This record gives sequence, C-alpha cells and structure tokens, in this order.
Amino acid sequence: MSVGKVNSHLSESDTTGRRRSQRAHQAILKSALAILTEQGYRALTIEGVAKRAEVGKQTIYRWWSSKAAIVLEALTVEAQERLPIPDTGSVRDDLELLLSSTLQELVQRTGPIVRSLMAEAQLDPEFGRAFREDFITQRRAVLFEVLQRGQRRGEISNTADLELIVDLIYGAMWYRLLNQHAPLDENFAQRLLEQIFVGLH
Amino acid sequence: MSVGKVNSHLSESDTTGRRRSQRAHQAILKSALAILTEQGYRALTIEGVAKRAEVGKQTIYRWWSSKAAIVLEALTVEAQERLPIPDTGSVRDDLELLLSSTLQELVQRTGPIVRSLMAEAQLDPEFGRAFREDFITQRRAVLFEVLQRGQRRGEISNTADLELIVDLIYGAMWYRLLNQHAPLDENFAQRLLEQIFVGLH
Amino acid sequence: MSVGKVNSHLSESDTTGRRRSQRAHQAILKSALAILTEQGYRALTIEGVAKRAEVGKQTIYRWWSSKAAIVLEALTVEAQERLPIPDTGSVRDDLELLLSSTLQELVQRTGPIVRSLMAEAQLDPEFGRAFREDFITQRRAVLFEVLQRGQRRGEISNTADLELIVDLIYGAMWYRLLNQHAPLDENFAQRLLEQIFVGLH
Amino acid sequence: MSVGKVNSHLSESDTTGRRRSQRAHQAILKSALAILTEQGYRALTIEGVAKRAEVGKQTIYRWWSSKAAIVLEALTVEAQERLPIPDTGSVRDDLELLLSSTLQELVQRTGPIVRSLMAEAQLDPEFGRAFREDFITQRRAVLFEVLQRGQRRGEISNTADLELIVDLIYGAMWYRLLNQHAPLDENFAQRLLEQIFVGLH
DNA sequence: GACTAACCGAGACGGTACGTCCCGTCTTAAG
DNA sequence: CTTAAGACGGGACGTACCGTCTCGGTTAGTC
Repeated sequence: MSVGKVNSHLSESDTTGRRRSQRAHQAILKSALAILTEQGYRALTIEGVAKRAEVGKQTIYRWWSSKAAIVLEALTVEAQERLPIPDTGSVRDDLELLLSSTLQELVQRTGPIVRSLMAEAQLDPEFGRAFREDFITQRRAVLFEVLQRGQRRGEISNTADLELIVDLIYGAMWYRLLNQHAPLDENFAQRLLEQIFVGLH
Repeated sequence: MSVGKVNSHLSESDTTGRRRSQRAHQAILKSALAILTEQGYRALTIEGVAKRAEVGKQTIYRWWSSKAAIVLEALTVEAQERLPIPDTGSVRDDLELLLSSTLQELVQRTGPIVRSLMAEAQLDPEFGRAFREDFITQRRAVLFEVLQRGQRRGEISNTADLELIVDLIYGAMWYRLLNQHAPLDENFAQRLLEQIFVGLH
Repeated sequence: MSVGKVNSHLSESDTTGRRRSQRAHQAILKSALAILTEQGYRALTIEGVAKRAEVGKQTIYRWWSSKAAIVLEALTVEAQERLPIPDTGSVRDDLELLLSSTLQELVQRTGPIVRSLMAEAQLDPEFGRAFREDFITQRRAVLFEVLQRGQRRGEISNTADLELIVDLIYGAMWYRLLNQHAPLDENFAQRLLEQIFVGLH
Repeated sequence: MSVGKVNSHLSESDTTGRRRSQRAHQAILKSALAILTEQGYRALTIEGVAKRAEVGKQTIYRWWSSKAAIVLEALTVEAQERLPIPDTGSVRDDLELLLSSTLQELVQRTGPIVRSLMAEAQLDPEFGRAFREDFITQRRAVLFEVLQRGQRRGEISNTADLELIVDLIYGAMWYRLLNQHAPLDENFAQRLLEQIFVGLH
C-alpha cells in the first residue's frame, strides 16, 4: 500500500485536537479533478486547488505531499468499484471483458489523468513508488488473478510466465496510451489477445 | 523529422549576419546532459544550463523551444550510430541482438533520460509530437524492418500484424522501464521473444 | 493602569467553572522572556511561546491581546520593586541615584526588551496606549515626584517646568538607548544632570 | 552613508546587462509612500508594493533589503532640501528656526513614517544601522553645526558639551514623538530652548 | 573600410507558483 | 468553563524560474 509519506491521510489515529475536516478533504479532491479536466495537468497548481476549494494551502500540504498525490487519491477513490474482476469461467472471455472495460475507461475518462500521473512518477521518485503501489500493482493483480484462474482450469499452460503476460498486455496498452500513435479501440483489444493467445495454447 | 518549432536549429540558411556559435551550441548540449546526470531532470532548468554553459538565456531560447528539446537533441545526436540494424539472416537472432543492445543502452546509460523525456511528452503536447517523431517512430521503424525482413523470408507468417508485434515488444520494455517493477535484463529479453514467437509460428 | 483589553488578567472574579491555571500563566511569561533573550523579539511568536510553555494557543489569546502584552507584563512584574524612589533629602543626589540605577538596569538587563516594546508601541496603537500607561507614565511619575520634592524644598525654582525636565532627562536617555550612538554610562548621567541643573539654579 | 546591503541601489557600476528601470524604481518608492499614508506601516507589505507599482517582487528584493529600506529612501529622497541649515548670525534664532521647521515637518507630514522607521530600527539591527547613518546622524550633524557656529561666535561657552546638547534637544523631541504624551508645538520648542539656554550662558 | 544585420554574454524586467511561517479562530476530549 | 492539542482559512514571506527585454559588444557578409 501507500508509503504514507506521499499520502498520509490514512493514518489518522490521534485522539487529541481538532479533527480533519471532511468538507475540506472532499473539496480539495473535487477541485483538483475539476481543474485537471478543464485546464489540464500543467495548469494544476497547489495554489489553484487551494483557491478553488476555499482552503488554506497548509491544509493541502498537511495531508498530501504533492499535487500528484492528490490526483492519485482522487483517481483511486472514484475508480474503486468501476472495475470488477470478471469471472465468466473462460479466460479468454474474462480477458476480453477486462481489457475492453479498461480501454473504455481510459479513452472516455481517465486517459489524460493517468498519463499525467505516469509522467509525474518518472520525475518524482517518491511519487513513483506510491503510484506503483497504489495503482500499477493493483491493476496487475487483477489481470494476474484472471490469468491464474485460467491456468488452474487448464486453459493456460502450466509453464506460461503469467507475470510476463501481464507485462505484454498492459505494456502494449500503456505504450499506445503514452505515444498516441494508434487507437485504443476494440480492434486493438481483439488483435492483442489473439496474438497473446497463440503463445498460450 | 522534427516539426521545426521544437528544434529549429536545422534550418540555418540565411547568408547575412553573424553565424550561430558552435561553441555555445555544444556547451549547451553538454551542460544539459551534465546537469541531467548529476542532479536529475527536475533540477534541469534553462537558467541553470545557461549559467553552466556560460551562455545567455536568449541564445537557448533562440534555438530550442524547451529544455526537453535540448535533451532530445543531446540524446539523438549521441545515440545516432550506436544502434545499427542487425541483419544476420535470422529474425530471431536479429531480434535478440536488437533487444539486447537496446536494453543494455537503457540500463547502462540512457534509462533516466529517456524516462524523463517520455514524462515530458505527456505534459507538453508539442514536445510529445517531436518526441514521437524524432525518437519513438525511429525506433519502431528499425524493429519493424527487422520483422518485415523475417516475414519476406517466410520466418514470420504473412498474416501477422507486425505493428502489433512492435507494440508488444517495445510496450513491455517501456512498461518495465517506467514502472521499475522488474529488471530489464537478458532473461527478460529471452522470455519476451519466446512468448512472442510461439504466436508467430 | 492598563485598559484591560490589552492585559485583562487582572479581572478574575468569576466563581463558577475551572479556575485559571497559575502553572500556565507563569510558564507563558517565563517562556516569552526566554525566547526574547535567546533569540530576540523578531523570533518571538505566540505559536513559539505556546509550544515552549506547553500551553494551548487559545490559553494565551484568552488572557493577553498580543505578544507585546505578554512581554510588558513579564517586564513590569519582575521590575516591580527593583526601582525604589530615592529620598535622600537632596534632589541632585536623588536624581543621580535614580538615573544611575535606571541606566544600569537598561544596560545590564532590560535594554533590548524595552526597545522592542517601544518599537511595538509605534506599530500597534492599542499596545502603544498600554505601554504608555503601564510603563512610561509610571517612570515619569517617579522622576516627577523626586523633582517636585526638590522644588518644595526650594532646591529647584518655582517657575521650572518639571514636566519638561522629565522630558529632557528621559528623552536624552531613550534617544541614546534607541539609536545606540553613544554609551549609557555613568559619565552620561553626570554630564546630563549637570547640564540640566545649571538651568534650574 | 548607507552600508549598501540595506540599500544597494547606490552602487550601480556594471557595464553589462540591461539597465535598472527608472520607471520601476520610482513606482516602488511612490507606491510604498502611498500605502503608508493611506493604510499605515502595518499594512505595508512587499507584496502590496509590488502589486501597486506593477512590478515583480524580485525587482524590489534586488534593490532593497526590506520594506523599511524602501521607506527610508523615499523619505530621505524627498526630504532632501526641505530642511536648509539656518544661519542668521544668532544661535538662538537658528535653533528656533531649525526646531520649528523640524517639528512642523513631523507634525504635518513625516511623523508616522519616522516613528515606524524608528520602530523598525529597533527590531532589525541591520536596518537600525542604516537608519542611524542615513537619517539620525544627518540630522544630528545639522544641529551640531548650528551649535558649533554659536560656540565660535562666543554665544555658547567653550566648555559646553555640544553632543550632549544635541541629545537633549532631539531626545526630548523624539521622546514626545514616540510616546505622544504631549504636543510637539511651538510652545514646546520655546520652553525647550529656554531651558537648554540657561545652562549655556 | 564602412555599413548592416544577426548573434552573443549578461542580466534586469513582470510575473507565477513554490513551500513555509504565523496569524487568530475553531473544534475536540479530558479535567 | 478551562486546558492542551492541533486543524482550519488566510496572508505574506523570500526564493526559484519562466520567457521577454535591453544593453554593449562581436562577427560575419555586402556595398
């Protein structure tokens, strides 16, 4: 999970003093997302979020270590249940469902946000760690589980390197997302899985 | 090639007036790389490059549109001939050579630089275009050619979607490079190609 | 005495509820003086005093209107009996005693504190009033009484403007204290009184 | 003269680079004075001056070390010729002229400014030095010269301690200015000089 | 050989945002 | 009702860089 330095709001156990303001907490997440979608990540500043959320800057710095940390929380909070793990009994079907819904989400909603966070993860090592732990690893786990179930059922050979398969699928997806050289459409999902599958018997 | 806005030093055809200072040009590239490796991309500023290169800021702005553009030029200039296109007669061998040398280069030298540029490409659309055209597309072209030769030779089926194969190989590589969740070693190269190949008959 | 708004701790007559903590009261005065002497008035903050005194900020705000008010109380409390009114039977001797002890006190202990309070009195009109009433006026009264006794005894002419004499003596003293252009030593005291006295017959 | 650290605009000798903007220089002084007279010293902030003068904060910090330094320059610049040294041939007349015009200036125009600067001089040692050198010492010199001329003419005894006389006159004046316990009017000037003079034969 | 144009270094300029400090107020649980 | 603790909205600080501008000076041609 998160290291805590990057997003320390999780450890809130002290009994003394005034409690954290839920109003401020929510307003900050909401304002950050609003600025992000309206003006883009480059225009996202702590100062701007504070002003829009009608909040002191210190209140932001108290709970988040960077603007990227705010966005990450906003993203993970709202994307919590949107991606249920499919379990149809067929790996191929599960993968199709998972990949389709992931691509749809990226194309329609979170693409730009997710790209910005990946960028920030490269520039800020501490955030990079948090992003990997809070986001990348989570997604990998879901895909891995689907593959594992398929392997147990015998649909995928026992010798297959599932971690590598995950890298291949998500790698190709991210590669297209980041370079924008080709669309992330249904056709891409189909061809990708097809190509993967021939190597899985 | 580059759009020109991003890296306009190529068009230097005027006849009158003082010529561009090669001394300044080289000093800027060198200083940028030095700061980059010593302190990282976050610490790289136009002001810092100017000071270190003993150059006026205007001189930088005259020839480059952003600090990322400087780094991109520094990278492409020096990495020009380091990656010759292998042509052994065997796709598999060619791919092994290409992937190995690419990974080696990333791990030993250019990894952090290339990650920073990919980050910047997400945050600055204009630079993103230049990065894709000057870097990503070039690399894709090399890999594509190797695959195409194999296809002509019959080593790869005629129905194979070569663009997708490129996405799979480079995608997995970038995915690991950006997320740092697993090493970019020889083992990775082998397993990756193996997995790809079973799907290529 | 003080207006009460500035330093309201004097009126403590309520019967119900928890009583004022003497422990906190003393700790605040002590901490303020400690910070003042160790780091100077600029470094003196309510927040700092609260932390050092292990006291809530509210507790300070409840009893004092500003940090200057705390310092003023700390100063007047401890300097209460240090300056007894001399009464030797000779104005000249009384003045010498009074002036010497005052200068000594300033030079050895309270100089920096008193300068800071005079500064604050210029910047904060409300505190200025309290400072004049609790400090300046008190000191003037003592000097005035000494002079008046001399006048009654016939040592000072009946036409002499005693208020003006007070202004001259304390004025010169403060002027040197604030500008630091010359020492506040015994020689200064002697020459000052001498010069004053020729004008008093 | 000024130490340079506090108000470094005096040493402007470099030949290279863009020249200091006179427009900005004047706008800053003017804006500072305007805010000062409209809202008082407490409301005077670097940020406020920058905004009003339509100037970057850095431009202020480049040339002045504090807001007090700005005010000091604004004050000394404009009060340059307002106080000519009187030379009537009579010390008494000269002193009356000098004291009257000084009091008038204080009462009508510069009183609040000068009080704020004296306050700042207590809180900021570095500015204190500059204030003493650029302001206090200047004023003392004028008064001293008048007294000295009188002494040479024989109007004042040769044994009189002129520095002390200066302390007495300006001391009383400042004491009233800072404590506001009595008016700085013509009557005060007359009585003050009278009292001083009996001691000077 | 002067003229002209573009380039060069230096660095001041107006401006934005940073991350920090402290203000004075508020909310909480404990006494 | 006070206390210690500490979060809150807010204002200003002094700093770092941004991209632009204005200097005097340099380095090429072209006339």
